[in-house]
Order: sequence, then C-alpha cells, then structure tokens
Amino acid sequence: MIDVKTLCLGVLSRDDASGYEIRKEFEDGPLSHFSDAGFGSIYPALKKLLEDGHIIMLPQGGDSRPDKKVYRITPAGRHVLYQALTRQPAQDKLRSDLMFMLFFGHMLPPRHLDRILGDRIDHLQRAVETLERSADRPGNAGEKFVDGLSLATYKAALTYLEEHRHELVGAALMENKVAE
Amino acid sequence: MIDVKTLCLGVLSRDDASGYEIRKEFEDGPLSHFSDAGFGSIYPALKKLLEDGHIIMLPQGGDSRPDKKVYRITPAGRHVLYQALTRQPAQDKLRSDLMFMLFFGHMLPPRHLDRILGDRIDHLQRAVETLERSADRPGNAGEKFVDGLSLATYKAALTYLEEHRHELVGAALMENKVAE
DNA sequence: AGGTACATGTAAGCTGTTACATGATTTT
DNA sequence: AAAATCATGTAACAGCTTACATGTACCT
Repeated sequence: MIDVKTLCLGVLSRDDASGYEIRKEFEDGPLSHFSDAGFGSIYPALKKLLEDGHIIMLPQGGDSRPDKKVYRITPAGRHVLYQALTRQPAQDKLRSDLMFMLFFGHMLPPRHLDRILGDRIDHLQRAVETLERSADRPGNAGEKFVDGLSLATYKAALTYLEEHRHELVGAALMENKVAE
Repeated sequence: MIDVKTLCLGVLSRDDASGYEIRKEFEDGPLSHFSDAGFGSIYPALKKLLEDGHIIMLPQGGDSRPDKKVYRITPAGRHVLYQALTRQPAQDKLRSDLMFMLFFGHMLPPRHLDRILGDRIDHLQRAVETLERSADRPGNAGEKFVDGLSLATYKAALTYLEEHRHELVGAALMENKVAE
C-alpha cells in the first residue's frame, strides 16, 4: 500500500509546496477522495524525503513567511514515484463506520439511524456539487478520469441512499414497536 | 474509527464463531466491503475481549477439532457493541493505490495502465455477480441495505471504467508518442 | 482584542501488519 | 503423496494518530 512519502511525492510532482499546502491537498484537493494524511505523518515524511534526496528545500522568497519551507521534487524523487506508480496496486481498502452501523441498522434507535443517513446524504451532495463544478476546469487526463470515477460512485451512493433511506428507518421503527 | 475488537463483536452478535471463521467473514462475507482484519489483529482482539468479559469461550463439542475455539458474545459485549453503533460515525476512509495510479495515468506505460484497469474491471464484475446472487437470499434489513449500497456503487464504478477506459489509455499512448 | 488561518515540528502511544512457528484434516 | 484448507498464536516492526508545544499574520 502506497505510503505517505509516496503520496507527498505525488503532490510535489505537480507543483512545489510546503507541508501545510500538501496537507490541504489531502483535505480538499482531488487526491482527498482516496488518500489522507495529517501533519503528524507529512512532516516526518518530508524530513525523510529530504534526507534521501528525493526532494529539496527551496530558498524562500523574502516576502513569504520566514518559517515557511517550500519543497520541490528532484529527478531521483520522480524516479521513485514512477517506480511506485508502475507496481501492482494493492487492493482498495475502505473503512466505513457508517456502513458498519447501517449493517445493524434495524437494531439502532430510528432517530440515530435517520440522522447518520441524513448527514451522509448532505455530505455526498456537497461532494457531488464540488466535483461537478471542477468538471469543466482544465486538468490532465488522469485527474479528469479519477474525478469522473469519484463523481459516478458518489452519485450512485447518493441515489441509493435517497431511494432506500425510508425502508431502513421503517424497519428500525418496526423493531422498536415490537420491543415495546 | 471502529476497531478490530468492535468488528469482532459485530460478527459474534450474529453467530458464534472461531477466530478463523471471523476472518473469513472479513474476507468473503457481507462485512468485507467496508472492513478488514487479519489473524494478527483478530486473535489479540479476541484475547482482550475474553479478558474483559465481552465474549466467552464455548466448551467445544468432542467431534470438532481439539484446537478450535468457538466464542460467544455476552450481554456485556452486546452493550459495548451497541454503544459503538450509536456513536457519531467517523468519516469513511478509502485508501486506493489504483486511483492514485490512475491520477497519474497519462504518464504511465499504456500496457501497465490497461492491465490495472482490466484487473479492476474483472474484480468489480465478480463483486457485482456475488452481490446479485445474494440479493434474493434472506437477511435482515441492515444487511440487505448495505448489500444494495455496495452493489449500486460497484455497478457505477464498473460502468464508468468500461465507458472511459479507452480515453485514459489513449491519452497515455499520446504521451508516449510525444516522448519518442 | 479575539478568532481564524497559516506554519512547523516532536513524542508517546496505539493499532495493525508481517513474518515466524506449528500442526491437523481434507481434498485431489 | 502433495496441496489446500483449517486452525491458533507470538514477536518484531512499521505506520499513523493524537496530543503537545510554539509562534506569526490577517481579518473583523
């Protein structure tokens, strides 16, 4: 499975960035749909990449914050990234608390169930809007492909949740009635 | 994020099982679509659950293997599981090597790109077939809901990959030509 | 004056993975 | 007879998360 170092190289292969900016990419950017990393893993990763010569630190322009450190990928770094990209990909790994909860949905308090379903629907709606807005912006083929794939799956999940939400909440209400 | 102990309680809330059988659930069963755990995390988790009184070990029937240990959830265990199920769910976490690779798809060797896309299409087709076969089998409301959600997203991903596969591979071929 | 966003980094701890170690039973 | 499946467990390691520690700059 691709580690945080490689994730950082991926971000830096597109543009120079600081640790802070890399983290924003994982939070909001196009990579956020299938990867994640916090400060606690990014900063040590950058330190290691710097030691290994996979990235260099740019001398900061006098106008920017003195503590800001902007990194750039090196040819060696690009090579390492390329090696990682041409390996056999590991299986996707989805960890979903929500789906685990829904799996036991019929035994949950209907109010809780309805809330977590509603929250997820809201979240998916926002994600779909964001991706649809970015669809006509320029971008390379890979980025557009991945955005399209994310959009397609989010839309499918959204439609399913909207269409079947009441069925599951109904089942939970039934269970509650029986228990009374 | 729900841990392996809770995952095990979830499996055991449905039926008594051994560590080996719990692992099969994560590999093939309906929970496999959104959770995962190997022996190295299941056995220590069961040990801890036993110590805490959340599960008990059943005296094994004389006909079964002498080394097989079958566990059953206790009322205390059910309570712990219920607590976990009624908390606010953490954000879903998807880690996907494939999507990371596809994101840089245009700079990949077309053969590699075509292979990883084909492998994923095959994998999704098998997953869809399995879920469709299990659709008419009995199951409680939560299980059916989650199966339906998984099926809807897999189908959407499959359709997208089949329809757009050639676009990305085409872009990669172009890049290669330019490089020549 | 206060809140938010920018900005970096360390240390401890938790969790989970991988490799190792062992062996019985069933199927081919 | 070999291979696959069943079956459990430990130890070392890798990796990531959380909490801590610190401070600047901008916006209202």
